[in-house]
Amino acid sequence: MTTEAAWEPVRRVRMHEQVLAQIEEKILDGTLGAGEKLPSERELVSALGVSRTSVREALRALEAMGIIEARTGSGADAGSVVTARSTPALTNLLRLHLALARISLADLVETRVQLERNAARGAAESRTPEDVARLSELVEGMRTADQEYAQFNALDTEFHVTIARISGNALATDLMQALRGAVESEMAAAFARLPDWRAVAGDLVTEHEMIVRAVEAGEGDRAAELVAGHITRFYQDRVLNP
Amino acid sequence: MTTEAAWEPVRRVRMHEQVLAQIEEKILDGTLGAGEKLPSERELVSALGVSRTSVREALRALEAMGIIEARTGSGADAGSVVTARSTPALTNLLRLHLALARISLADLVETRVQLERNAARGAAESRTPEDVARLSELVEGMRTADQEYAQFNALDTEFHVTIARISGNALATDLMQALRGAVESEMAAAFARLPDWRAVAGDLVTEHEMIVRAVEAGEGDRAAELVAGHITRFYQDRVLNP
DNA sequence: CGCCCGGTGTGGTCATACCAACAAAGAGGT
DNA sequence: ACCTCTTTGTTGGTATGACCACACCGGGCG
Repeated sequence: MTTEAAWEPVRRVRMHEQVLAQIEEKILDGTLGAGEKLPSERELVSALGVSRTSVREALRALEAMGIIEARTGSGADAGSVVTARSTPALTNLLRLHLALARISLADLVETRVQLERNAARGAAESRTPEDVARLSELVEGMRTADQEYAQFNALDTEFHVTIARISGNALATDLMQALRGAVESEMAAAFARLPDWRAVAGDLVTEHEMIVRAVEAGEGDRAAELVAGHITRFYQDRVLNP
Repeated sequence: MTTEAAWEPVRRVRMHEQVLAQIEEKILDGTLGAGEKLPSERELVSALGVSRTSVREALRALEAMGIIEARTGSGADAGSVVTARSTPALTNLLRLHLALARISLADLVETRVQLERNAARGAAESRTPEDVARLSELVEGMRTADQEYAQFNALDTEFHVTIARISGNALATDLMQALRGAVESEMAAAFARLPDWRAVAGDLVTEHEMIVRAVEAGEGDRAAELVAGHITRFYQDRVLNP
């Protein structure tokens, strides 16, 4: 008996996959960093010996993942540029994944609670006076944001994302933001069903204030519980059993 | 002063983006579900009034997100098929995102711990005897997997993913799996640096056994702490300060 | 009956041409 | 000398047509 594994089925490797793999490798090993520009499509064509079709399909895949951005024209910032803004792409992917994998809203909310609970705890530990001021400012903005729901929601999102950022975990911040964005439309629909969303918003503002105070006081466990309750309660009362 | 917002800059909407948007919408509203086949590229061309180039670039974007799979040939299962297997794509996206956003391994491990802690707690609550048997089976496999690291790692991954699955949260399961996959190469490198990885693997197996026992006993908090320590310790001792 | 072998439809690739956007170089007038 | 307009070249975006590799499917031949 040898240590060899069983036969591995050969898969047809398409041209654009190889192009994609080469670019991804240059990103992973640091050759290509955020903000840098990759060669023009026509240059890649001659450098890789494939058609522009294949090059473009690879670039399209990268763009769908939020890895690059394409800008037309000539000059310094034209061409395909590597970007670090993959959060929107992550959001979009999650949104589709939720629909296809038939993941329940309950699972998503539970996951969000897990992440936000830890973010609140971390924020309470490492917050600075400036952080607290920023949070208070956002809450104040929410209190006076009586124009429309979109405005309120934008501030609400920034509040929670800011807490995650304060906690210092960049990945958790991005995931939180993506999960939030993936159910943004559902949340908007839930708000639209409310007879008076302003009253509910008032309650949320009060809860936000309590969270800010707990973070300010450095009471991590309390902040975590407040955030968890804040999210769970809204979901239970307004979305699941409206 | 009106309630109108400021002018919104118009962006050039490319053809393939519109194609992509239409397909995504059909997925989001349930018209297109997992396993279903979309029209052939040439049909889409005549249905949408665009060139095959644009159709293909949209499909390529969907494929990069793991939403569809393309199979050549004719017959029933040929063509572009909607799939629910977006976890590999999520893994790949996260891997690139980590490199570009310069997210530290510490942040990733911390996030993993958060998710796994909750998964262990949930698993201890809702485990069945079959679940426990499955976990024990995996641990036993790890004990006898002395051939090579890849084999051990595959079982290790399945162990943790199984715990998440037992907890019942499909999204957390997928995220855990993706995060794990995103750092698989780093972990393999860490193992390769060990003078005797089999000894370390033995410790890991012992820890796994303790986790299984806690899950079996329904001791959620204890299972959570064990998993957290299990992951953090390995990372601290073997990766950060090897 | 069973095997082979084109027909047909699918995605994959290529080459070419042209369009749209944009910047920098150049031509022209003041 | 300065400003303005035009030209030119480079970039990504789209369209078209052709051809290839693949896989099923059915007819025809042994």
